[in-house]
Amino acid sequence: MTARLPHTVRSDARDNQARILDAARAVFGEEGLSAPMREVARHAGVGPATLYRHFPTKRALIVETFAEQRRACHAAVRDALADSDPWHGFTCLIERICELHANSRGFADAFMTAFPEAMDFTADRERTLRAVAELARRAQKTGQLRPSFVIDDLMLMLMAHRGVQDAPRTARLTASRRFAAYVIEAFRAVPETGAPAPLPPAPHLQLAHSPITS
Amino acid sequence: MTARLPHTVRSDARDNQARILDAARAVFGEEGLSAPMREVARHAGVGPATLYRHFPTKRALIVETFAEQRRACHAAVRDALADSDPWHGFTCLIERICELHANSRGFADAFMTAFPEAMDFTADRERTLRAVAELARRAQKTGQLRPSFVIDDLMLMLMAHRGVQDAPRTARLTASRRFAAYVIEAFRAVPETGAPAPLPPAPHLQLAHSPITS
DNA sequence: ACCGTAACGGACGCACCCGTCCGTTTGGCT
DNA sequence: AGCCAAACGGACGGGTGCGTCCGTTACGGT
Repeated sequence: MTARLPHTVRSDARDNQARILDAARAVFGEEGLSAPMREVARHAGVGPATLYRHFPTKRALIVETFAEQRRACHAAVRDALADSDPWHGFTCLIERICELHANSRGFADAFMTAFPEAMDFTADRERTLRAVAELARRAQKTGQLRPSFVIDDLMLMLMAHRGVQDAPRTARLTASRRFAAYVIEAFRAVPETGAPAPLPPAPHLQLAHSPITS
Repeated sequence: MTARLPHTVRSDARDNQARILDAARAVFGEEGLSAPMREVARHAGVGPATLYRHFPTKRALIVETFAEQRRACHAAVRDALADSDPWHGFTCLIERICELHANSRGFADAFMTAFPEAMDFTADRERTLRAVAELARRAQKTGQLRPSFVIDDLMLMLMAHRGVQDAPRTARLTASRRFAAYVIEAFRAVPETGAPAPLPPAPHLQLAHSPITS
């Protein structure tokens, strides 16, 4: 009696799982997290039940779908902290995060949306914020980063950047890059002008909870 | 036989219409256009049917609801064009538009969302854009506005500003003001630095169509 | 005070989306 | 080749939101 080894995964199952993840990356990346599960299933060429067997809930699918983008985010943070020029690291980090968000609307949604349980993305966000806070301190010391910059300003700009993603597909990447460039210009310290410090930002810019009810 | 004059409007109907508009301003202003019609009805203390008799569709209600904000927008444009200092007019216009959008999430949605038929808001937006284009030419001549500024940059920033509105209710206004201040800093011409011109923006930043299907 | 008609609102139909059930198919081991 | 369990997917239930129908209410003119 050969005990059934649960380690053997049927090939079609494995295949479908891969196709589902590809489809999810495509669909969520293009339409954001509001895209229906059915469309992911259709795009993957499977039934809804199959999708739900592999990923018990929409949130679970989302978390798995963007694992790679999460790693890319970590790498960006690591590189930025390792950069010998704080301001250069700071601006590169902003550009890389914006590009990550622009390349996948779904990842931008997941990253910026506080959904209560799946703290994977929340952890990434916190990590990024802490890294930027550290970078900011250094870049302010070199005089290249505006002294009035506070960490909440990054949240502010990332939320704003999410609004840019509502641009039509063809314009998104260009718009995102232009926006990132303007953000960097806004954060750069002005030479000598007594530029009036902008109003204080929202203290502790906490996000609203996820629209993903399910 | 006194022919029924359809000009006489029953007092309760008139009352309800006013209450519905108030409710719509409150609900849509707070939750955006995604708020259900039922909630507007509940907030107004009427049944759904009553609401739909006064405004045959959600879009019709929206258009009527934000008539005042539209007027305020026109006034801001007019004042900006009349300002003798183009840069001052330009920055004030940005601040006023942002404040209008921050004070009513629904108006921001309606203003920025291209919904195909109700071109009321589209017209406002075009008008605003043309005004800014004119202001921009003047402000660039005075050297205060960055020469690389193009009109699509305003659309870009207004789209971004809409993302800021996803902040929690208490932080929205502060965040909006901070954002507007940063935008102005970003648009301001730098004294002498050969600041690398940001990448070209999305040509003809046309909006995606409205999520208000109904 | 009475009555006709306009206005009201609860209940309904329709469409969409999330997640589940169960009868059917199929991979892979013997 | 045959078998069995694992995987599949069409169909279903539950929930929500838009817009409509029709029996009931109440305004306001006589």
